[in-house]
Amino acid sequence: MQATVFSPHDHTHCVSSAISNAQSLCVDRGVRLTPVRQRVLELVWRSHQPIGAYELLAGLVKEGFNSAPPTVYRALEFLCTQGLLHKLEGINAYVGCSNPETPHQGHFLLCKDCHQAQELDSQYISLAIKLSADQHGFEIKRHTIEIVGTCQACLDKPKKLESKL
Amino acid sequence: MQATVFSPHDHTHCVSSAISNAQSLCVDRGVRLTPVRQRVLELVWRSHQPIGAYELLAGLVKEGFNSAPPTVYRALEFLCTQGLLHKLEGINAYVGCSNPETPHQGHFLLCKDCHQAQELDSQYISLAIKLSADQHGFEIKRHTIEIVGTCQACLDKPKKLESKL
DNA sequence: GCATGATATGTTATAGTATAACAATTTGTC
DNA sequence: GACAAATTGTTATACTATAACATATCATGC
Repeated sequence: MQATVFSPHDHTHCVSSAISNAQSLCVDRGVRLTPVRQRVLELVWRSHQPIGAYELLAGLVKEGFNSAPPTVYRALEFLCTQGLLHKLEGINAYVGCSNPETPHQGHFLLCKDCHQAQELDSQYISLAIKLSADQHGFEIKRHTIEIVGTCQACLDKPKKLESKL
Repeated sequence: MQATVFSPHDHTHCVSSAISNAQSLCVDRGVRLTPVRQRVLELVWRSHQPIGAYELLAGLVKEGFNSAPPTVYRALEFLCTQGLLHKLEGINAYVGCSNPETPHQGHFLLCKDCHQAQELDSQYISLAIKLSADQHGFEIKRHTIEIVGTCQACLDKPKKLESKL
């Protein structure tokens, strides 16, 4: 089985490589990764699980950014537009994207126990969706695929209290 | 092409058959389709497009139900649990399910122009998701599939103002 | 009938998510 | 430095959802 967010890994490395990747990508595209935007991106990556807008806001404020909700929502919008983040609609939270160079829609496995989100890259899902849409003469603009359940690691653990997710 | 919500149809019939269907289904299951619950279900079906909780609440109040947000959210929870409605996470709105006898997750095409939601029944999508989850040793509890774009009918119409959806 | 527990609803308050509108600042360019 | 465009600050508010507890309704056994 491939390495995933569900398995142990050096997350500090994830963060720093995501940031430097984002920096060069923004230069290439001629868009500005401003301090607020970069800080939000770092906070998302650091959290090691999907994180909400107001939690990010708290993080910004804590570090001296004089921020209010619009600040963080604007940064999130920018980052999502650039493909650096994905939003998980089902839980109103955001996760970093490991492959922002190639614009794509996120497909996610969300573990209701450890609350990690694993992004999928499934040609089968994309194809099946395309087929269904074509059958209806429907032109796709974007789509949301969120699969909630229990990840391998948590299945292997001894049972614990139910989560609400 | 098959008949869909996107094509013209007798929607009064949709509503009444959905209600009578729900009534017998609730009797079979030994659960109670109370007046509030039935009224919410009717309001959803009547709206002819996904509808939000507070709009439903306004509908209830207008008809003399002495209701507050928890009333409608409880009704919605019941109706979703019974498979009579699906929630569209991406837009915080609810739509009726045409096939509540068979418990299933909703897959939707959402038209950003006419705001109609067409429920899909695609074995391919379900299978593709199952495959991806299995590859990761992930046990699925539920999933959300929402495809936003433009329906056939709206593609055929002359162009009009951009929608935000 | 009616006491009882379970289910459902009413009621008040508040938590959580997101954006509108306008002012101030910063940035790149001439 | 002057200007336009982009970004951020600031205040207020809209929208979505639930907690907590009181009251009412229903089904069942006695």
